[in-house]
Amino acid sequence: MSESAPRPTLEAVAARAGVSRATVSRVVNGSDGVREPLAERVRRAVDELGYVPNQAARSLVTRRHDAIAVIVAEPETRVFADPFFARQLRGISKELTAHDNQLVLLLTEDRDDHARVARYLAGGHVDGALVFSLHIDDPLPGLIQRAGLPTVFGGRPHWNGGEDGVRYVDTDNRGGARDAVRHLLGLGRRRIAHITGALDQTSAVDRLDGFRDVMADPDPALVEEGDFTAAGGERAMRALLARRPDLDAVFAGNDLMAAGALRALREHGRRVPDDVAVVGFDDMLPIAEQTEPPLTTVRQDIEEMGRLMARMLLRDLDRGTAPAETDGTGPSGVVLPVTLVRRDSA
Amino acid sequence: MSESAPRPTLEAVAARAGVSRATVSRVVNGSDGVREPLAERVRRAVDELGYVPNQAARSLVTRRHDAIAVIVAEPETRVFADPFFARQLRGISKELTAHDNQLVLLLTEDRDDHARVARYLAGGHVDGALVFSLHIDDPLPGLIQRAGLPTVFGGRPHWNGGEDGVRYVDTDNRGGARDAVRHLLGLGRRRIAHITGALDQTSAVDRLDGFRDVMADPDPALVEEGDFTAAGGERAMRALLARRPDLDAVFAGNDLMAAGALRALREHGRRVPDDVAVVGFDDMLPIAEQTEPPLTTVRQDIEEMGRLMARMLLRDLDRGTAPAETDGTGPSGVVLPVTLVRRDSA
DNA sequence: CCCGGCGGCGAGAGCGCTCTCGCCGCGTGC
DNA sequence: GCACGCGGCGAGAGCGCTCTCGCCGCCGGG
Repeated sequence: MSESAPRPTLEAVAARAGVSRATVSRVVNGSDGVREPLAERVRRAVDELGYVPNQAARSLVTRRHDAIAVIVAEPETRVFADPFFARQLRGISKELTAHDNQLVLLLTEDRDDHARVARYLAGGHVDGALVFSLHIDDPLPGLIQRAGLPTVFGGRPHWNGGEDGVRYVDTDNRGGARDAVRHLLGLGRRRIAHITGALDQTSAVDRLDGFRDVMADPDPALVEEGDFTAAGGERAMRALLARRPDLDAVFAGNDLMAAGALRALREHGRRVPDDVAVVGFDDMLPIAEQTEPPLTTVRQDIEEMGRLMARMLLRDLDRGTAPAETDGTGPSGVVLPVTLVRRDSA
Repeated sequence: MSESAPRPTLEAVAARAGVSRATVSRVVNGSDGVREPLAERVRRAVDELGYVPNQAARSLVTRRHDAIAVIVAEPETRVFADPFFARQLRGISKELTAHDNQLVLLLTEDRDDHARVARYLAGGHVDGALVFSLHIDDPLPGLIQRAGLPTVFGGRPHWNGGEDGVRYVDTDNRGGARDAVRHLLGLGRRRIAHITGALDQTSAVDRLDGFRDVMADPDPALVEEGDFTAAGGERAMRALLARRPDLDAVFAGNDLMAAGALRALREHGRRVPDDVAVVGFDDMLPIAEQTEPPLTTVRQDIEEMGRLMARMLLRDLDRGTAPAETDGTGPSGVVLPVTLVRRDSA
């Protein structure tokens, strides 16, 4: 049992079908130029023997692996605290398997891992990379760029301005923030506060920018930096209430912080949404539905984001041309739309 | 740039160091039998050229891939609704990278995917598999067994009784349930209800068994089947309240259902923990901390579970012997301990 | 009827590595 | 001092595949 029969080779199939290896190869790889009766004989031999091509041998000559790396830089545990990651992976996985590509997952935690990842990528095991790098000081993007691998980023990378043609897929963080704040204005709120995410991440910065777009010249006392965690949101909310007890709405940079803010508000006897309206961001389930009251928030389609990243990368690979250049056929970055989901908190 | 220099081969390193390919191979693979001055010369040549072995060529002859597949069967979206999956992956990833193995992720959703997975595994791209299969009717375990690949399951598989030597890592669901119920008894509660998980999953069955262990002969009216979701927990709680308005405690099969139960209890004006004490299972963060009140629950070390699965598989691979047999060096299955985390709900 | 062209197929080289085998040079024992 | 043994290293085969090249047979045109 453990000593299973040796896997059949191309040679074996060729022998059984009475043809040459080359012909079997042609049939297996679906190239034309094999006449029907012969092709059929080969196909029969293939299933009779249960032949499956040896990918290692194939890669050795084609220099393709039909595998892409998904690299998740995770200096903090944030990524794992929420289900984002899983959803994105799911989207990526769907798209990759639809194109017969494998997904090699690389999770990095500290600087040591970076070297390992760089080595792996340089080792030419994969045809491309999908990278989630959150923080501004992350050396990973640079390392990957140097490895010369076609790459698509999840979320707009920080140094986007510097290099051109960096491929990425992002959420419309700024537009979503504008929607959220406009919604609050529409409810008649005027003293609207904002709890930002960790400002070393572009998503947090973009959401803050969106807030500012609508609020024009917001009172600085109405902006407090959080860190994307519930505890951080709670702390920020308390600080805001201390400074501006008369605030009547708050736009939190994500749902986790909104949940924290909700607790602080409850603690201070503020009713939501009557006294203070709250809007979150992400529509992170089940959190957003489980808060008291359920959260009005900005929904992003995480799975679609993953799918799009994969699609973008595969297209670059197919084109086989300089991936680091925009060639007019597609934008360097794609920004996905968001939608406001109204629940009870605002 | 896109046309990067061709990667140096063993041959090139050998030429530069003035030795044969075989010698370079020996040095690179750390086998002894190369004297120091020579070995040093080879090492220098390796870094000067930036040589990285071609894994495809190596696999072709060694028949090892130093890669294992992680297969997540996910007929429903449950796995993605909670952060379990990510944590397990993290544990697996850590252990694998520590042993220079790659992680190939296969997400399956429907039956079509099964064929694809089976084909992939049969294709001999990986040395082993780690499988998360939740449901009782899942054909995946059978397919994998047939592929003859060394495999370790996450969670006790259903047909464990049938086949012997199936390797798995599980949480002490039954013991944890006992701890939870005993805790409630210790608080003086007597009319303790249980909301089960989906009973086609061993974890749900085991937790129910633990509940029964302690409650001896529980009133059937105090047991209601849920489905591991918050909505299901809410529904189940309502049913329980309708049947037994006098219940004074509830042990929910997981934290999500506990959160749902909390809502139903609030809706019915029951105070927690004063009127009804609630205990969950999993210690799923941030949910368990964010409920009102924060949840007393049974914590399992998810990351450790992943790590252990990987370790078990790698050991089986190293031994290189019949993976499907217990050989006395280790148990076929390992069950991880749990701990009760006291918060405010009980 | 003959020749050129073209399409279908086979032969063979070679991808980059590992590993066996055998050679050579040194040290040791008698 | 000579034979023998052993350890260090090189030569070469071969893993399973792809792909180029050239051969051969068939068809059409002159």
